[in-house]
Amino acid sequence: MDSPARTTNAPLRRETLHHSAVAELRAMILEGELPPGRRVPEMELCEQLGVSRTPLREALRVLAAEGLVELRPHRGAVVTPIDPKEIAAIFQVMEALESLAGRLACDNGSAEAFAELDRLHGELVAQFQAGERAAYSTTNRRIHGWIVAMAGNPVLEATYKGFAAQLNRARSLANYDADRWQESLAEHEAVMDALRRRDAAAAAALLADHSRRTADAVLNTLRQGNEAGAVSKEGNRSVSDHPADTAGSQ
Amino acid sequence: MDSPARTTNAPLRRETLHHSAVAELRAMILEGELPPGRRVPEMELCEQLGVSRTPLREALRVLAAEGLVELRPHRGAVVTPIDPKEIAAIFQVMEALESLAGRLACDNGSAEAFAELDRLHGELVAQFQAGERAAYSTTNRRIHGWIVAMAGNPVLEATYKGFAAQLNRARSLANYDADRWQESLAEHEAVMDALRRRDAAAAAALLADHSRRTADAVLNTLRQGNEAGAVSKEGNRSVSDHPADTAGSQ
DNA sequence: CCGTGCCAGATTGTATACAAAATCTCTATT
DNA sequence: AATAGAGATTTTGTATACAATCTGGCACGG
Repeated sequence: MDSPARTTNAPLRRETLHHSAVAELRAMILEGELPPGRRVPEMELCEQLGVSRTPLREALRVLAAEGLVELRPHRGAVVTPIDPKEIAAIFQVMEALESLAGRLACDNGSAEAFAELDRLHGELVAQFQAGERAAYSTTNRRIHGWIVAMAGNPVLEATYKGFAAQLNRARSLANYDADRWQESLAEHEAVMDALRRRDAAAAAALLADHSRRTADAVLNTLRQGNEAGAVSKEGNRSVSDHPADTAGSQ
Repeated sequence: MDSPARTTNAPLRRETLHHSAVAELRAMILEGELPPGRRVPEMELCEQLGVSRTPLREALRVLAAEGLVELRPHRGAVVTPIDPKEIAAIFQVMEALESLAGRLACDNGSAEAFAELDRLHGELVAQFQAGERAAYSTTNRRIHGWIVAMAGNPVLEATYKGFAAQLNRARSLANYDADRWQESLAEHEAVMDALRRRDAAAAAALLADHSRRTADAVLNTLRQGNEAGAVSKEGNRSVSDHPADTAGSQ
């Protein structure tokens, strides 16, 4: 959206260096150019991005706060590994956020916004029928993002986007199967039906349901195919059996 | 909890400077030592914290990512002003998070955790009867934090803590009245009742309800008493009439 | 043959110096 | 007298230099 082809050495006047460095690095991580678990030496990125260490380090702190990289003192930075346990935890929170978004979207969405949503859904159906997996996936993300935007809550939107980025990173190494694909479309139809009726409660419930099923599908493929460099100390987990009880640890 | 009296010049071996600077600044902002809207010149904080500009700047980026400060390019940093609109938005998200936490706590909470919760609730009741407002408020925060911890979801807990910090900052300049105090205690009783029965659905609903009422109370006092340095361009807003529809802006 | 301690290399953490941008002030002109 | 403009000052943005810490390998001793 904002960095079509920043090769390496364009001065880029309008923004500060660390700001654009954040954008660069975030894109590189989300595109998979910097895979999860990869070490990120400062000097290497400095010449790759054409900036000095100072702005680069500031960018790394920001990304660390976003959860995209981990910073070990005196030991360098690594792209945050995909931890099925953490992904499951994020999905649980996302379920609540999507549900809230669906409810608010019914109450606050403008007529034009609903029309656009309808259009996007039509696109989704067409892409499903054409078997265009990648396009479907993109449209799917746009639809969910659009519903969140319709909710009209900037905090919700920002929080959602942060988690969605993490989940997309996980999805990139876990393509779920065709059965789930069809099921997912059916759930989208149900959600759209509720939204068209402006039925906030139903939309919230259906979106939560859709989110949970998506979570199960992703986590299933995650713990099956561990072919990539994904670090997974203990990969056997469903979203249904929750992360470890930490109640006594505080 | 972790910085009882870091005066200014103790070397502090175990952590890096920017890390401790983050902790320092966060505490200063949350304690109200740095009030909302206040400009934060780098040099001033440098000598106050006894560090150089480099680690301080990195700390500011982290706090900016947390939403506690705002960074205007070439124009310095300010402590994020309390914007009733944003507080309302945060409360909406918090409602969903607290609800989720209540549900998960019922499913995942250990017996010991529930016992501790009972103990905390007893403390709360005692402090209410004794009229100890400040202590009540502290215990109240601990209870909500404890329920979130019982949920056993680290992502939920981290997200919750970030928003709770923002809301506490807003609460610090908005002490709601005695009626609401009593009402709040009654809601706590109801929540505890549901939790004791391990009734996840009821706990979730009651916590959401409690959260919404708290939001209304805080926002009411916020838009009434604008005595402090709080920046409020348009202070008339309830949590019920939602933030502006931004559907067409994407 | 294996374990422990030490040294060299590399990488990160911090400080300082310099450059650029924005704000403020003072003056000159209308 | 009011306003616009230019210069000075202050503050931020970036680069580089130096110090501290960690990693890996090698030698020495058990």
